[in-house]
Amino acid sequence: MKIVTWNVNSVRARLDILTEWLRDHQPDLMLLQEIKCEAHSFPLEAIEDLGYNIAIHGQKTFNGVAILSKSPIEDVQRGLTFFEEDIQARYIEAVTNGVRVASVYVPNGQAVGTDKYAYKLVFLERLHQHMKSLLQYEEAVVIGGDYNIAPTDLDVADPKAWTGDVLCSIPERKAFYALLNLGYRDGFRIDHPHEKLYSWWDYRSQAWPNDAGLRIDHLLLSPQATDRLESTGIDKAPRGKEKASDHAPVWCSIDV
DNA sequence: ATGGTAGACGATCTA
Repeated sequence: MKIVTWNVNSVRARLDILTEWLRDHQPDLMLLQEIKCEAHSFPLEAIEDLGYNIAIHGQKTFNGVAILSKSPIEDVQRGLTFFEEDIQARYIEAVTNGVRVASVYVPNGQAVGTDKYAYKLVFLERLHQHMKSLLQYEEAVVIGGDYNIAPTDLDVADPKAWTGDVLCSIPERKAFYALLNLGYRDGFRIDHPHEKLYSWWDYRSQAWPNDAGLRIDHLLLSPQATDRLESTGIDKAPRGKEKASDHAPVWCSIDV
């Protein structure tokens, strides 16, 4: 089964690009971030017509996550269990096609030292607690999303320009490694150990034409999911289109 | 030193 994570930066603004990609690639599962709308304004019909069931955790204007699946979606949970006071829509989890999956939109963090950066680190702690609790079931679990962290300098086109900055700072990287230390794997790096391939290019400063990107979107796999991993990749093509999201879809294939 | 662009929304905020 093919599982994809994609920060679409507004599902309504990106509907044509999204539906075209779904039609061309036929993923079993699509994990969306930054849908930037509430459930009642989500373009359900255009996506249901392609054969998808949809679960949404929406929010007006900002954030918002969703799960699209060709199989029925069960046991939907919105928000992190250990972060019930969080009013931002950044996490949705469900079981579908025999796999527990989640779509997560980790806070951007704005800049090191700001309130938003502190909130990002708190969110990552609560995510860690929750991801730890999921491992007790010894299931195949895939947590896909925009983690807003480039794990190492290999994941940054120009590491010197980004040293210590938000998305690359040591505390953020430590928080990411702590998720891996629970037993999850960064799917992409398993079969692309040395590749400089990115998932996000800033709209500004000619980042896309210069390939000045960062790899900040990830699929984290539980041991049971890792054991079934067949292949992974990042499809840069949609980033080059007119009216593109600033993120590219990141995918993996799992033998179920 | 703090621009550059995009989306939602209707002045800025977030990224």
